[in-house]
Amino acid sequence: MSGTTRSPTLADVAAAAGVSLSTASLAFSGNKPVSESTRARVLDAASSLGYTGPNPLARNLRQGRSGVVGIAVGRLSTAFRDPAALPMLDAVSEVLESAGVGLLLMADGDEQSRLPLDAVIYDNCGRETWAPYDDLVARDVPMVVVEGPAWPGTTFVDVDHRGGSAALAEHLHDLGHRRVALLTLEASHPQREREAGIRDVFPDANTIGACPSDHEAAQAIVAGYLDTGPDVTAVVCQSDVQAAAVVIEARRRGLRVPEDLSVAGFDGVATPWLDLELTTVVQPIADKGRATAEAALARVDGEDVADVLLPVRLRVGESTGPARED
Amino acid sequence: MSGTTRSPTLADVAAAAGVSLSTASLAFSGNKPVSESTRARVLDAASSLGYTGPNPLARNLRQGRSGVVGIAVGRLSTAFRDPAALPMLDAVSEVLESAGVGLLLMADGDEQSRLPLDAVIYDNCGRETWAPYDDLVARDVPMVVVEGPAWPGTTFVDVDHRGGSAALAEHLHDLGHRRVALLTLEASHPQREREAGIRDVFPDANTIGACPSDHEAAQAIVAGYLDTGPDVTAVVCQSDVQAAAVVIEARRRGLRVPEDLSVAGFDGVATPWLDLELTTVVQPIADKGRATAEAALARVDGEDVADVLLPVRLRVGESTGPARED
DNA sequence: CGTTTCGATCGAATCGATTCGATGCTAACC
DNA sequence: GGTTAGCATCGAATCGATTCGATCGAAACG
Repeated sequence: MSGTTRSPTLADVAAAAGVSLSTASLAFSGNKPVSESTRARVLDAASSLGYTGPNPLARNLRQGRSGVVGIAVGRLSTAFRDPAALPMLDAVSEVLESAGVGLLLMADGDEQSRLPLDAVIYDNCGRETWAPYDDLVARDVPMVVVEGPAWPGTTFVDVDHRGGSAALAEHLHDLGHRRVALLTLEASHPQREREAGIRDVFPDANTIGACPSDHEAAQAIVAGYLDTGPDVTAVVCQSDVQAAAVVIEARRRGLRVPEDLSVAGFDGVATPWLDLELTTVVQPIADKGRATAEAALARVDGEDVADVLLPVRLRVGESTGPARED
Repeated sequence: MSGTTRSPTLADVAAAAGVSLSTASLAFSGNKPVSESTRARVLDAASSLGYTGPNPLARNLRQGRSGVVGIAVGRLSTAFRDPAALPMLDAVSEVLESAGVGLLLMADGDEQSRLPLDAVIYDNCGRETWAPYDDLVARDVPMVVVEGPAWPGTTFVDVDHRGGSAALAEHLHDLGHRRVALLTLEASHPQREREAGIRDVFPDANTIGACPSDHEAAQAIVAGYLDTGPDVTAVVCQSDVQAAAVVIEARRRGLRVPEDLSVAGFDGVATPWLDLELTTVVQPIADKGRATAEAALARVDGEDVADVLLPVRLRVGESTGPARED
């Protein structure tokens, strides 16, 4: 009638193996040498007691780390709807994993302040403020911010939005385009930089409007715009998902792409449901993810980490062509 | 020249406030009543010392919980490419969050055995085995498995794959279809159940082949199939993403949907890049996520949890119609 | 007025490891 | 042969809280 037997601890294992607690610990962690015979005796004792290894909670307390890094991405379902988000997450996860560190999703609006995080990645482009920021700073939790805002005390990983957008704009200009319209994202660091790049070349481009990188939203806003019969030869979008939506909506109205309308995107992700390759600015998404995760790990180790700026590359596809002549 | 000052602990706060450690703890946790004046004194002392609240690592050890639940979804970038995965994740996250519990992504191939997880959700339909399973069982970590396999000791959350598929098949049969082909997923519990449902009505349906729920993969395999000029009037897919790819590929070959070919999906997610509404089996994805998270939380609290089977619903859209007459 | 009850507070045990410094022992060196 | 190294092991301190049971005073009760 004994109740549930308490699960064995390292002390039990040490006793069973006839060694001290510290030796048993070393046998598992390998932090200092232990003779082969002793290690074997400890491991045998462990398996016969059903001991499954040192309790991570205890180790965490002792070492002052949780082995978990948080990542904030805004509302999950919308953040991951954009295919550009996934390779990023994949790369972050892979780097952390190989360091034995877990990745915790921080949903928007969740303070999570009761969870022990060794560092936090903020990858929610499209928002300017974040409630937990002050708290994290107060608790000295290292933060890595991807694509802004460049909050004080954080490490900043960014891509060359402005340069890429300027290169794209020059490409359009070379094709003879003079009247272009912009479909933008919500106000944010990347959006501002990219728009500045476009306006380096087309200072008075029209703005169609702003929407998230989401097919339905982009299609709706572009439909309204095309209804007005605008006098432009090209539409520059801020994501490939937006651009694909624009292509589809333009075609529904009998506009040929690129003969009647050139369309450009940003990101460089696959849009397999479209039968043409978009002209776009290709981000090194996986590099961005790796750099982010490595920065987070380095800051957990107390290292100073420099900000990162990654290059982008113009990819000329089939969605842009010579400006139509009126 | 004193080094970095150690950050204050609850003991420091208690001393500064002139109360005992236990009283200070109660002032923060509220687990037992503390007089208003004492609480105020403790909080004042805390803020003047820059104390940011009880160390979560210490609390975790004491309480034997980490406040984190893991979720395994296979390779991240592929798992989340299917839009059906996101509302699930969203619902799980929301329920956990409101319980103050974090959600940790377990990438495939990562053992994570050094991380303290209070429970694990396995949502990786399409795999039959999982390396960490034995270890988790040995460590008594509660597991909730979504859509199989129904491993011993786990709580099983499923949807009525077979019933939904059978209803879909009957719909096609009523429309006069007799020769149908199946585009399947990799061998897995949902796949087997759904196929059984179809074969309840069409015992000798052709199988086109198996592929993940991914546009490119589905399009490639269907292209090969259509090249053989198959004599079928309907294609039944196992996801809406697959079905959308089939519609697009069929149209590329001049086949009208549904006049020349009926196409059906599964899941009931939006496919905004398609200008027709798919006939599909609608899963209650958010309910599934909520039930999963609630089951996980209940098992963390040591409760017994019954398996869950959620109903599905046939949604007749525009992608199925009367069988063409030959 | 004596007794019971209840709320607030405190001291001490506890969660389960890691790790510092000390000790004993054997091997290597001059 | 005496000293120095170096490896394996051990004891004790430590990480930072939560919580059980005891204590103390004041209010409520008969």
